[in-house]
Amino acid sequence: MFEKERGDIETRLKEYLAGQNVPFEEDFKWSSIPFAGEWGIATSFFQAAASAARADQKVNVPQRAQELAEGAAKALGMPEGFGRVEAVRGYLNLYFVASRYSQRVVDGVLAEGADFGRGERLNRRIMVEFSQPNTHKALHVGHLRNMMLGAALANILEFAGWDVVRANYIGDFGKDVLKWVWNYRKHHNGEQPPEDVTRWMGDLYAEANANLENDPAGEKEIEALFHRWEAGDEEVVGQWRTTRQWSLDGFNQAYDLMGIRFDRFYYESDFEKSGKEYVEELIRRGIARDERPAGPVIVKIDELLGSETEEYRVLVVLRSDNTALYATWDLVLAQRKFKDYPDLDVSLYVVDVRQSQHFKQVFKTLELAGFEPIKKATHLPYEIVNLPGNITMSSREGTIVLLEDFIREAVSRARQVSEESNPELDEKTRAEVAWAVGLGAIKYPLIARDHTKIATFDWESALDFNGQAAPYIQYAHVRANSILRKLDGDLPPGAPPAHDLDLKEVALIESLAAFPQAVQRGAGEFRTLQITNHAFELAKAFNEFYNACPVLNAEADVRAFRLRLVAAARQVIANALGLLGIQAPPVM
RNA sequence: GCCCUCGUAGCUCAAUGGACAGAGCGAUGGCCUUCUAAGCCAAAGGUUGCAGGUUCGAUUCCUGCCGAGGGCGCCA
Repeated sequence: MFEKERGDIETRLKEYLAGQNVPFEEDFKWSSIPFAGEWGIATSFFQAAASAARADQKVNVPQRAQELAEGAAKALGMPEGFGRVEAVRGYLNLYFVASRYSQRVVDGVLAEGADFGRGERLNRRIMVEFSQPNTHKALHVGHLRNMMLGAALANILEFAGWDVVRANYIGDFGKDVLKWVWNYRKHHNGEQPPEDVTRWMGDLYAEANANLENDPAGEKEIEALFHRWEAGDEEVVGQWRTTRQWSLDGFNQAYDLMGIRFDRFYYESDFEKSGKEYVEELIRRGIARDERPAGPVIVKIDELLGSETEEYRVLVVLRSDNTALYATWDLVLAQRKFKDYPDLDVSLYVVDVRQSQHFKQVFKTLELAGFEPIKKATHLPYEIVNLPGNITMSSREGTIVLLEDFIREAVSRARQVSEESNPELDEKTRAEVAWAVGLGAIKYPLIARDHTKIATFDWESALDFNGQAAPYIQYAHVRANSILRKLDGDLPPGAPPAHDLDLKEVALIESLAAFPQAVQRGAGEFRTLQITNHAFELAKAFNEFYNACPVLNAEADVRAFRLRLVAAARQVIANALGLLGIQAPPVM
């Protein structure tokens, strides 16, 4: 929030360095001042000292850095709005007059409201592809990590200033799907799904795998279904379409529940035909090698690159029996995205880490084929969710925690805690609270760790709502709201604080002011972690303030300032939770 | 055999190359007659896997080793 102040000081620091004959071209890096418990900005002179050292050999860098910091402090004097300037161990620390800037932060937050933290529009477009559920299977906790990562990332990017396209790529075709249809025709023909559709779809998928193992004719029959589907056989296509829709309805229900929406849906089945045509083109152009019928159609990427290494290896783009596979579709989908959105600057794939090589291969193949825009494609690999004992969640093995079971348990747990801690609530409100808290609790931990870290799911910690968890943040929001509810009438007008600010007030204000940077950093690094961490730190700062600083009972001036501070804190907590797709309930 | 991640407190995780490596959980001791205790406070807990290198400065970058996981011609 203090770009202008920083900019002015930076200009003067550069003038000072130039006057000292110290070559320094880079920008200064600013951070907050550690240990001080006070509010300010800091920068170091090590880089400048190092470049001075390179110019004339004999300089001791730390010593020179301290000299430069001291000199800079002297040259700077006392800039407007700062109360103290010090040079410590090569650092220049500039302490704000907190009373002066605290009003600016609070007023700024309240004026911008839900837009506080929003970046300027970049006029750059990014597509975030995420979720990618497979029809005829059940959604489980592993899918939830992807959904949350993609959804939160899309929110953060949009808030940071990007034009965002939220894309979903539905796996509605392929061998697994036809396997399901095969089993359905054999053992459940004509059956309608029960109320619990997605669970039933998942159960039948596991059943299909089991039945296939005991059925020697199965593979051939499924292959026959493949060809009937391709030929447009009405019976097979009809059954496929009906059963597929059951899954899609279930997915949409889940998306509604989780508060996730998409701008664009792609379906694997749509790329069956164009994918095969593209493979033929690759064969004609000598990029793909056709080994049918003895082998598949392959792209020997390293060979085409003239490379001796095995970095890219071999991509199979069509099976020997002429059926398409994931790579077939992905080659055309990647191009289709740029056809649909010609102004796309980034095409981001949120897909788990096990497919890293696959995307490397697909992107490189398209590059070899001369499709230039593919250079804007990026795979964002995230680690999967395992069960304790490092057991991978697998629909086939049945080692999964169903999304709906997880949601039900979390909401029920949230209701139970709510009943214990706030018995006054009416039934309708209690139900809303239980949903808001239960859903928040399951979402937060999946995006609060770096996406390169494997997440382990266990019921006990998943249902622990204390400490660094969504309910803690929601609770801070509730407490802020609770104070403001007791205020009859409007907030008092903005005014500089007349009292000496409590350390907890300063820390809270500093955290509010830092939110926009957290948004920019999260967007720049494609990391939801920046926002989950900041939301937690903000809530922590508020809880500590709440504990140390009375608001409603404070004397008039103090009360007026703190009421506005509480309102600002409530706003920023809500903004942060909003980016994460987590509700900020008014009561708990 | 090749490629990619990860390794930080007992556990789960943070830390734009920068000052004294921080949180949560668990364990210990306190705080509800003040705005909701899903909270707060206090003390405890570390050779950042190991060894080198680059740098004024390395948890962060590079190399090697050790350990864990993942991927590698017809799964997605």
